[in-house]
Amino acid sequence: MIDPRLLRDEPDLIRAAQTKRGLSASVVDEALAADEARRRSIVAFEELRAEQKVLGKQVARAQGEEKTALLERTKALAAEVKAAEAAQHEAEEAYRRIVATIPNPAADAAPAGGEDDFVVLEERGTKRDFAAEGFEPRDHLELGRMLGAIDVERGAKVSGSRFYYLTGPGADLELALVNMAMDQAREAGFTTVIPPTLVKPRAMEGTGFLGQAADDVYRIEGQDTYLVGTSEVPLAAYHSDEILDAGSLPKRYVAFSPCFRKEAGSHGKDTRGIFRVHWFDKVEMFTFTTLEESEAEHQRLLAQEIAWLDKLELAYRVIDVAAGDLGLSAQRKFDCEAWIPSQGKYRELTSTSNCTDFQARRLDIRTRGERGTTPVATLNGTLVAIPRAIVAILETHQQADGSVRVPEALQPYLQGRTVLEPVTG
RNA sequence: GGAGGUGUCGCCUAGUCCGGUCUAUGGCGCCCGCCUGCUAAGCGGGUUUGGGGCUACAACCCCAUCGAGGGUUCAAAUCCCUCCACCUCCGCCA
Repeated sequence: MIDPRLLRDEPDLIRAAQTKRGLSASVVDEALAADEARRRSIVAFEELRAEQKVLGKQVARAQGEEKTALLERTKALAAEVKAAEAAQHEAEEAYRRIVATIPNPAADAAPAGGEDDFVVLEERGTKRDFAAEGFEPRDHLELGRMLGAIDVERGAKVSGSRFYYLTGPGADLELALVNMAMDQAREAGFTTVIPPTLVKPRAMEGTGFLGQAADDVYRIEGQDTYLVGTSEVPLAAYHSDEILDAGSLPKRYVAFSPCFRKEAGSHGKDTRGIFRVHWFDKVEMFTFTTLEESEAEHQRLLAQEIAWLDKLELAYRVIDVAAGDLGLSAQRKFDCEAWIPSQGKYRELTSTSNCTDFQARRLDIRTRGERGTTPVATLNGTLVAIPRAIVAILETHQQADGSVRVPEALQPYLQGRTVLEPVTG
């Protein structure tokens, strides 16, 4: 939810923001009209209601003739009040619906344009030169089979396409990555969390996942309950309807949870292996802080991701995502994309968004400031999305015989193993 | 799943039977001030949140808010219905 005051006072800012995202600005005028209608309906209702209250008190004191006369007036008034109240609710709902579709204005620093207009901020690590090393790299699926780590056939048999089993070294790898990520975040002062992954509409809506993104969300049949696509949802909603002590900010959490995505609209995309799947586990960072601190906090989350990817010894780049490619809630987003040898491309491994007060406004999460309460800022960032991390690790650290070198930092979490060896020829 | 109970402005609490000066009581905490060698105690005042009007986004006025949503009524914290959460007991279960 954008700031209603900003919409009313500076509609041109919102118009410009819409344009920067490549969206129509006409919604701003619709919203302004709806806001005016809403305020008119409030005044109409409140005037009638105030009169009703005054008369009501007179009724309580009046006797005989006088009372009968008053009752005649108040009875008619009661119907008007009821109608005015209904009209007010309707106008407020109409306003809310329109404003809810307006995304968070992108940060000034965010590049304008769409998906391809990102700016590369940094490249880290070195790509393997398999030609120089004298062998053709295998893709993660083949490596996963050789190691006995990934089983997509049985995943499909039991659950359908885009499902998988992690077995032996694959399962060990997930647990190692999760433990290592949680350790890193814990040491950085994050509070560890295991959140629920079935949530009510409020949590989904509040984080902005029931808008255009609704198609990607699993809904439980016959229930008003959703499976989350990221623990950002239960983490953001954790403090909903709360006023957080200014002294308690920033609040930093790190959660481990499964994530569920329908991947509607991505048919035929990334169908091989476990790069794009309906379910995966993820370790996610989440911060509640002040609006003023949010930009610095965004850099901190990014720094955590960079430190993490460095430990995995991956080759990757950091991009500043363009306005048109931001989610509904994000004001700015940095993605870390790892080099995937089999694809010859950089692909997203982690992502961190500054949602400023957009989600907090929807979820009613505030803090007390000089001038009353103000919405806090929320930020999220991936530490590790398991399948993509496994893809990158297997492909990046593979050796000619199909074995995979374990990055040094990960070894203590893998029972000291330095290499994962193929189990079959 | 069954039976019963509870839900009041940070926390605790009065009020609900029997609708109307409830403009929601009191305590704790917190904030401001007074008093005071210091501290404690004491005294006085303030302290839900959201929205609207008017405006300097102040002050002031108004409306809503007693778990949520409906209903009855001139009038609802109070009566009725539905839902939600929590507690106790029973049943079932990883």
